[in-house]
Amino acid sequence: MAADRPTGKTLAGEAYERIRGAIQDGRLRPGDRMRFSDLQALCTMSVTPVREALARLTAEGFTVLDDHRGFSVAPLSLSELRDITANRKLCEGEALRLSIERGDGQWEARLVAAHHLLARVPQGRDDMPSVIRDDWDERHAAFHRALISACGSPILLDTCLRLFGHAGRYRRVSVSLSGRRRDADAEHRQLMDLALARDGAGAVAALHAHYQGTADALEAFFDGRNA
Amino acid sequence: MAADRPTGKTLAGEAYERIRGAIQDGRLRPGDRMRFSDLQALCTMSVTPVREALARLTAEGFTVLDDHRGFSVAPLSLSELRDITANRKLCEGEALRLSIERGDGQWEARLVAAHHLLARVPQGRDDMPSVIRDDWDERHAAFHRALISACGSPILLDTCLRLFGHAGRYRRVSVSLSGRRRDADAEHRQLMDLALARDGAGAVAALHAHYQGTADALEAFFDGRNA
DNA sequence: GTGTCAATGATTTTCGAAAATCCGTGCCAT
DNA sequence: ATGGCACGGATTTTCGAAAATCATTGACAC
Repeated sequence: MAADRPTGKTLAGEAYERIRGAIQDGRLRPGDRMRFSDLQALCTMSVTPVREALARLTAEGFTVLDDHRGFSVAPLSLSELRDITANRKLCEGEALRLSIERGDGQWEARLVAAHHLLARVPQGRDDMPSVIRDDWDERHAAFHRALISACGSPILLDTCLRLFGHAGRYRRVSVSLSGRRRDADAEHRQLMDLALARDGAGAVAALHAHYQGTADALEAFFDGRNA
Repeated sequence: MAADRPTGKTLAGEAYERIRGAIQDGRLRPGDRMRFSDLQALCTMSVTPVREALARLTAEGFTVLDDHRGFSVAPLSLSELRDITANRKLCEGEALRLSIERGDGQWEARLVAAHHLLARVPQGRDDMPSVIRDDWDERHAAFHRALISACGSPILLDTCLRLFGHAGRYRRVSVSLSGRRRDADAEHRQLMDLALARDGAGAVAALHAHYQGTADALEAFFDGRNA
């Protein structure tokens, strides 16, 4: 499918995507130390591009670097989960407000299309094949991206996407805890409806509730795990 | 002053700081292409650590990467200036509000100390030696950092610092336009007073005005330049 | 005169090995 | 017994050169 060397793209870029993928889907777990020998085996390339990929990932907060002790996957913590949630409320909330204020017909079309695709995939459960679950993750991200895509601020958009990616690491940890997100579908539909109705305040409130709900579920999961 | 090799630190880290410094103080100008040969001369090291530094800078938006065409300094534009300003209002405003809500006596002390140091340096002008101007820049950054340092959100703090760094590139371009920022000192004092008085709403409003004022001045400068 | 294509030069990108650094282990002195 | 210290192994970090890629120039056909 992908040619051996999709010309115009660099090896370091591929290493970045591959390692980030491994982190986000849990193949590399939080706190794990990342040896270059393993990473070279995973990426099938020399150390230089891998190092460049890790530098980028570190700048984005997915990995941490101890000088002369190498890289490791950024650890997860309750305090960071709370921090991410608070920042998502702030940034994605504002981005959604702006999108509703500024979005045109094209934006509405993108939103409806993304929701349609999301609704057609069964809700994520632990017993579903990972291929389908990955598909749901991708469409889920696309839906949230569509929601805020008309905000008109590239910087804000970038911040939101970064936060979404970080939140995804927590989401994935608790994916084995099924049933807890029973109403995600309904919440997504409600978000779309409020956005299309141009109800900015209502949509932002719903988004806050959506994020707080997922955060609470995750927090309960973590508490149960530590006890 | 700095030892030849401050052990415990990596060469790539030094390259990062050096190149970032060159970008922020204008030695490398927006849009400039960055050849590795030049950068190696500037940093006195091989290509590998320089490349890692550029990868980090690219992830933070200070440089851009065209695949197989190398790195260049991220260009400046009015639209990005407006975008940065809007995001600073949102993020630093919230961070300031939180700091005022949560800050303790230690925070107040840091704030007063930072303002004292800032006020003791003469206002930036085009005829001042660059050493002093650099000093003012550093203390200016320290003051704004102190303002929001008690917000309790590492992620928000990181976002704010990144935005501040980007805004600094625009600030520096217009530093030759002296006299325009005549009331920066007064505004800083007002910010501190409002923060110490725990007037959250007032302080956030003052911060917004502060940023909008600098943005307007810069925009006028850019307009005059293009005409 | 214009457009296409191949060779050339400059530059980035990647490799594989050398140098530097850190952690753990075992020995020795107190 | 305990604390300090040097040594060995594993790993990161850096180097210098080779391979790959892109822009430019010039020639040639139409």
